[in-house]
Amino acid sequence: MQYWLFKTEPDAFSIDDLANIPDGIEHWDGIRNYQARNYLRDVVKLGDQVFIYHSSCKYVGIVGLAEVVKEGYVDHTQFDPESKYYDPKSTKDKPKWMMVDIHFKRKFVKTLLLKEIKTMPEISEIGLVKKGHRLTILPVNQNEFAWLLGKC
DNA sequence: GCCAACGTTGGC
DNA sequence: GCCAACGTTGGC
Repeated sequence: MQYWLFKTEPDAFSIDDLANIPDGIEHWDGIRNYQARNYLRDVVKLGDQVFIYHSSCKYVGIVGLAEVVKEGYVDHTQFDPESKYYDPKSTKDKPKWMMVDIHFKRKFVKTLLLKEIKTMPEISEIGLVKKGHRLTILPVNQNEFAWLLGKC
């Protein structure tokens, strides 16, 4: 079992959007970064727990919890010229980009703000607060996960 | 909107 | 393979 943090811009897709899907399952498409892709392809497994994180918004932080219900498979939006995630260099023989499906578990009563997370000495080494943490999919270790969940 | 910190691209 | 230019991310 592994733990992750998936970033999303709530203006585009928020925790509420995820919660409002009837079966609560959504494919996490549009990841166009090789390191994040490698995680999705090789490391993210069924049952892994995922913090949902809102970025580029008023209340930046962790907003809820989801679970991986389908492991890495081909992200179809890379072949769709109409999609903003279209990648003309990708072919169906050799798809470049992957995605996983996640299932909504719960939304936290209160957003665990980045500002607050930065003040927690217990998890000062978390990837999220390190310099240059631009990955949209970040691994979270078990201690960090348990600690943060305990704050929600 | 600004800007730091990356990641990607492409000419050589 | 190097590296400058460019594009993107994301907090503020």
